[in-house]
Amino acid sequence: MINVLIADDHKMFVDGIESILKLEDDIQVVARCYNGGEVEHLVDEYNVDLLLLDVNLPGMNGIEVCKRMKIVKPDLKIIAISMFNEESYVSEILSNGASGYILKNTGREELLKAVKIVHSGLSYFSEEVKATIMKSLMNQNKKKEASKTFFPKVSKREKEVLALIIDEHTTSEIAKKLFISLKTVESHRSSLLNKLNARNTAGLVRIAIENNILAEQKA
Amino acid sequence: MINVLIADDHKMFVDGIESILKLEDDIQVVARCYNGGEVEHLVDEYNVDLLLLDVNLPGMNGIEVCKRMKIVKPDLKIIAISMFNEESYVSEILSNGASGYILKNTGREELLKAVKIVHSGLSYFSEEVKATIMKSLMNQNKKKEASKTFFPKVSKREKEVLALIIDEHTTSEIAKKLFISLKTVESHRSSLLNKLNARNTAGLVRIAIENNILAEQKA
DNA sequence: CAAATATTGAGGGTAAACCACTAGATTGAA
DNA sequence: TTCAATCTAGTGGTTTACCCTCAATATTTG
Repeated sequence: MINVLIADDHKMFVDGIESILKLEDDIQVVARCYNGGEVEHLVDEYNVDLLLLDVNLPGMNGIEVCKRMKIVKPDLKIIAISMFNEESYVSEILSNGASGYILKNTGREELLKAVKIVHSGLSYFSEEVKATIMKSLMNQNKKKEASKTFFPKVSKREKEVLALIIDEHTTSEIAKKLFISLKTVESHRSSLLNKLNARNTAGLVRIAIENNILAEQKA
Repeated sequence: MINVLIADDHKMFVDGIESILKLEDDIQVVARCYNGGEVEHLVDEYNVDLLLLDVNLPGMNGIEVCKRMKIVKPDLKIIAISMFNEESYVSEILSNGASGYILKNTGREELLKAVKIVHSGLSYFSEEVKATIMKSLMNQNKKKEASKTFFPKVSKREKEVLALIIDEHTTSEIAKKLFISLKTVESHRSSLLNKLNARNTAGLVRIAIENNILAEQKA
């Protein structure tokens, strides 16, 4: 017997899920709730095996709930349910312990399949969700490149200096390593601050890392 | 008619693919090559529509080839083929322009399906590949947490200071913002350097970003 | 070839960061 | 209720970073 808890703020939707699940002999909806805060004590009280969790819950949202439940009850299986097929939602909740992600337009058959598969210890994702993730993978580089072009290109030598700065070397250490004068390194630092629009070393390092400056094509 | 180029260093495998594709009326294998370097001129010469590309090629590897081809001929469709169902390979080549990823144990039917779907402008991934990506998504947080624990916990106040440092504020600016003395901020900076094992501000920022220190649970 | 950019270097100075040491008040966990 | 950690703050000093201005040589690009 699979003990299921449904957590979703849309009561009609909860009723719908329940009506589907109650027809199954091996599935039992032991409780339902309409906000994130109640989940924890209900899971305890009713010995819940599987949680059907809305991602966008009022109060404590689905991601927080998921994180929390995986700490207090790691063997609890969680399927995320959402209206939105958004890459950010999917990756957030999956990296926080959910074993499945299905959309709210999912049919009866698929819902039952998801519940049974996840309960068995495997994971389940609807085809649309998988497609969204693959698409976002393909777009990753485009996004990076778009954000890159805001900066003027950093020259080869400047990149060398930048790499050593990020590697915690001081100006004089860098000068010795590159066999150039201290003043030259200072010049490069100064150009870097200008080009990357940074106020100081902290900003230089942050901007360089965030924009992957060192990995850019050879200037 | 779909003009296909096969690039793979295993000749027997190339022959296998070709024997499958040649039976189709609307597919024509116009050329084949066994290393990355030849791809570019063959694509030009034979007016290739679709490239079946091994990820692990000698000379110029598949990812480099993919990147290059998307620059010189953006409308060329590319399907990556690999022996390995590895998350890193998949995400690397997909973010560099491939529209599909199939494994070398793929059957005849699936290969044809992939070629036709990708040629039509959509993308195609075998189920195993999609499963691998979803699994790696689910493990993302675990990896992060494992690498986190190497550092002693950074206190709440220290995190506030750290955030302002990363945001390019000087010690005196931070003191004013937090309504504390300059010397107190210096103390916090000093503890941060110790705790994160950094030599200077540059290291502090790098380590904080790389290890996602600011996003950790409330200390 | 000419113009722009990159690389190199300098003088002279101020601001910021870092170091060692100390120490009282507060607070949270054993 | 100790005890360790945190937050606070100081003295005093050294080192490093950053700013401005200037300039010769080299390399790349239109």
